[in-house]
Amino acid sequence: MVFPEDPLSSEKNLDFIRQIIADDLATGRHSSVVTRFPPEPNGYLHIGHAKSVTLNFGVAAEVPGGRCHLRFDDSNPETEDMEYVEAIQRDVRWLGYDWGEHLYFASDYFEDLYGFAVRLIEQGKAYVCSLSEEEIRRFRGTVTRAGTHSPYRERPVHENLDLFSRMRDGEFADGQHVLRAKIDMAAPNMKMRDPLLYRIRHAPHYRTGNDWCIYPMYDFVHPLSDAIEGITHSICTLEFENNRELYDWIIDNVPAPARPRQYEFARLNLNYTVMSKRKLVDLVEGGHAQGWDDPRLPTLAGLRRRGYTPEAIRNFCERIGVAKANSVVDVALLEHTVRDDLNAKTPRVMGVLDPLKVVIVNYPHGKEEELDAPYFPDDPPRMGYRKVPFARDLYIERTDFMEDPPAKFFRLAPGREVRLRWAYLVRCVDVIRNERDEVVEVHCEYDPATRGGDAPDGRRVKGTIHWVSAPHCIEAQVRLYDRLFTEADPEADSEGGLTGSLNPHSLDVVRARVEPGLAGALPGDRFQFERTGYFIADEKDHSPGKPVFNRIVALRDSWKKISAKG
RNA sequence: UGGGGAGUCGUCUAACGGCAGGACAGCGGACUCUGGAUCCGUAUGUGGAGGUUCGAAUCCUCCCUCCCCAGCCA
Repeated sequence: MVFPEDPLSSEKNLDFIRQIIADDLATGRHSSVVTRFPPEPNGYLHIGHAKSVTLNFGVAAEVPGGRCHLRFDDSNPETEDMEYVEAIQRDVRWLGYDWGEHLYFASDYFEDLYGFAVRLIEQGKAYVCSLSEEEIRRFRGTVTRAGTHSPYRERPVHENLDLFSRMRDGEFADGQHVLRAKIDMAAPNMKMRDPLLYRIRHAPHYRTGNDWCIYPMYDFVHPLSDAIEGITHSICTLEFENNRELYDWIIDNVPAPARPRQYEFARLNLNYTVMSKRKLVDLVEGGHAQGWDDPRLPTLAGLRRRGYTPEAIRNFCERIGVAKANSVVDVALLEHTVRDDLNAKTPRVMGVLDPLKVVIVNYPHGKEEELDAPYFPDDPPRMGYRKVPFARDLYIERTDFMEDPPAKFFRLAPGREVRLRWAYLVRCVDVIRNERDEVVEVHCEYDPATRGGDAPDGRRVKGTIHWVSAPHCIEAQVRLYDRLFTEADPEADSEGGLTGSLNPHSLDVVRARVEPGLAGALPGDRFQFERTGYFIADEKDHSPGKPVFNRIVALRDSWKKISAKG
């Protein structure tokens, strides 16, 4: 979307954030917009973050002169790591966004932040509290009972200054003192009950090393980082609504270089998966997922490896909208945007996931021929044709044959004629079983006059099925992914935690037979295996000599619905 | 039970006192050398009760439900 000249009058369906920005532009409160995406580098980005990324970078791109910063909110030395910084940058870039030179780290502001804290102390608005962690909790009161003042609350300014300085110098042990804002221990908003501003942590920080042993808290760091960078609209999720009062208090009580405002929107939830960092860690560490880039995970690394495209994810984020009501989006919408994108860009090929042998009994032994098949059947010139070899022995999909077919089954069955895609019309004349009475081979006769798939006599066949030549096809490992959980809300039934609703069939590895041209596929190449789904050559495990394909998403399967209804 | 937020088709989301619309999912049909794609059609919704108004999803009152806050995490 493009912002019109006059955002207020001409564009109507703006989400509430964009509406606020349009108003601020119209009233002259701001002449442009500066946003920021502020991840903490202590984990991997997931599709919920993608919503925030597209929102923040999106609105910035829509306003002339707008920009979006990538800022690492790294004020907790114990959990943060450079590995995450790199992974996050990779993911944001992959999503298609560029922060230019606007890469920032809250840890770069530590000295400024310290200065602001000193100013607060000097004004009598902050004090060093020496209560224990447990005491601080008790003194805070409850949501229905006011807290009580810390005995250190009236410590004189000079003493606070001295103590705070010595905290910085490392004279005290972890937990011995904290710096607190002096606000109101009876405030109905718990966040305003003399919130902690600094804590002592004798821990090396991944960027500042041992420069500091006191670290500022989120509520102090965030508004001031925003102000330092000149952020106009600080967009965060709903759980920070209570923090906004404190955000404003901080900005109002230090000589902040700017007056940013915080706005909150509802984070993304998806059904049949989990989004919290904590739960994701549990899945990885519990061995239920194989690393952060497991294709079943909603992490951007996982979705990337699964084969989802950044365009599809961006479209998805655009279509779910931005609002303040908690919601759970149906994962089917995500899958839809993925199919929609892939339908437009992936070449079609043939692959048989569960092979059943077919012998064309009237096709000469040893004969083979090459048939032309378009990569884009709806637009053949786009990529042209490839040659697919045909022979007497073929493989078709086991599910494309039924000995005793129900009505509406248009595929192969005894006596039935079907089209082999781009090849010939064939009719089933015999069925071979093994000693366990399982069908192991199907015999067909082909009509030589139907080469290419069209009958000169104009007769129609209802079904077209895919196939590969047995002597020419190559074997490939195919990983069929399904949702990780069987329950729409995996966190709902708490019995047995998450593992109770894990989908045992979330990964099914099969040995498929694919057309020989796929030997040339490179890691990351995407295809549609006709009638089956979209697949990607795995970035890590695929090689031309050992093809490995991940199923990105299955094709919509209306036969499945028909047969399910009986 | 203190405070802060939120309730519109199954799901997500529009409406800015004036015909409750879109998308996904569903259902039905057309077309098709992918049971894909595409096209057409269709059912389903304003949490509740009052009030204001010619007219209320929208404004007012009361009620109900859900989410967030008592980390030296962010």
